[in-house]
Amino acid sequence: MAKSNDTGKIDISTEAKIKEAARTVFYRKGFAATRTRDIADEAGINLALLNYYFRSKQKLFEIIMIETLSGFVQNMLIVVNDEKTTLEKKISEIASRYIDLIIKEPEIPTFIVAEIRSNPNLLLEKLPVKKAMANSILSKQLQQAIAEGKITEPNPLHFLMNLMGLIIFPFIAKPLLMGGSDLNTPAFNKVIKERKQLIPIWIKAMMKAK
Amino acid sequence: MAKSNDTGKIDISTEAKIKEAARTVFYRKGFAATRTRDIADEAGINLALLNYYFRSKQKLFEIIMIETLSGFVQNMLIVVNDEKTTLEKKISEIASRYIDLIIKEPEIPTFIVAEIRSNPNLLLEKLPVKKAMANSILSKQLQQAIAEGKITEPNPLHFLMNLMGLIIFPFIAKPLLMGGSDLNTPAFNKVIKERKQLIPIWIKAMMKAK
DNA sequence: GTCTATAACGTGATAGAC
DNA sequence: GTCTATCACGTTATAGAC
Repeated sequence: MAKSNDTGKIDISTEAKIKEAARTVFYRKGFAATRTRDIADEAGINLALLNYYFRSKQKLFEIIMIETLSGFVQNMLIVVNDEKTTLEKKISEIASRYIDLIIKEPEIPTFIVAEIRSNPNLLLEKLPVKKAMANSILSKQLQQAIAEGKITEPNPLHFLMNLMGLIIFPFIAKPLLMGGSDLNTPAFNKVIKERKQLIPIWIKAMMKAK
Repeated sequence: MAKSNDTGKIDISTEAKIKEAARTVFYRKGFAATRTRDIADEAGINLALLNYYFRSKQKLFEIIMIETLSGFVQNMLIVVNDEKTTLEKKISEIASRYIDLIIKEPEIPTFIVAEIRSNPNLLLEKLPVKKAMANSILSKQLQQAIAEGKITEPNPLHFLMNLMGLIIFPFIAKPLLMGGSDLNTPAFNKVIKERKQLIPIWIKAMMKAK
């Protein structure tokens, strides 16, 4: 439990400290390359406490993984199922929210991609992205736009690949595109922020292209 | 050295067998999660031979990594610096070649992305993608198109992110988008192959959008 | 709850026979 | 060149004192 102490700062429980440290290290290095000692050092606690609170490295990892994935997907589902907004508004909302989210934690996309490779079947059945998309309000709005002839490409899977790719790919490919390892350089972030406005324009143009 | 034997099949040297096995296992699991015993088993040889031929797991990995990266980048540079082709032709060539290449070895994009995270500074100085692009024929053609007012978005970095993202992202995100772990399902490949035609159309539309 | 010490195991690498 | 046996070490996890 977090509670304030007499310095006025927030007093974070040992359990929470370990979890936060685990998140940091797992995000940066992945499951296989992180050592439980790295997490203990990062948390400023003793190695034995990790097992006391979380039983094993694997259990701790799964907690981080589930929280990360569900946070990442839920973020989208909220926007995608809003009954009050137009298709165009949803697209710019998704672009804007994800870009802000990933700028804050730029390691998340590569973490998810890299770790799902090792764990493929375990968690994905619980996160039916495709099915959730197929039943969404956004999907209905897409179908309607197709029926009205406003869109030329009828496969929603292409739409999803394009939108997510335009948003997420630059972060994943940054080391290749820009060189260097720092995922949060100002020059890069400036270009990325431009994309909040550009992606909706691009997607609109793509959907009408033929 | 590969030489034919009396069965008519190709006789592959032990060294080559180990390298191929290493490629397979490293692509699937990454450096940190692969065990040298996995590679030896995959190659059908003894563990000691791995060290006899390649000295260490690290050395073997670096060979695979360098071959993979340079193959991946060179493939693009050939197209991008062809003086005889138009800008439009280059875009469809890149899309077509990369999609074919990745369908053959669908683990490569995630492998590269995941491993560069661990090795960020080591190899990237030798692979200046951004600089190579900046000096390319394609880049000159882009500048000319901008000067002639045929393109609205003047930042070539967006162009590169968009083109590579539309091509590569679906492979990286497949487990999330489609569920399951097999990267080479027919239904997925069918959708992907459509993109060989669609991406050039989309890119063209995006570049003119405003 | 938190620590030190240590057990139990897996892994990379090598020695040495053939 | 190829194998078996083994070493040396790092890592996860636990026992037990406080």
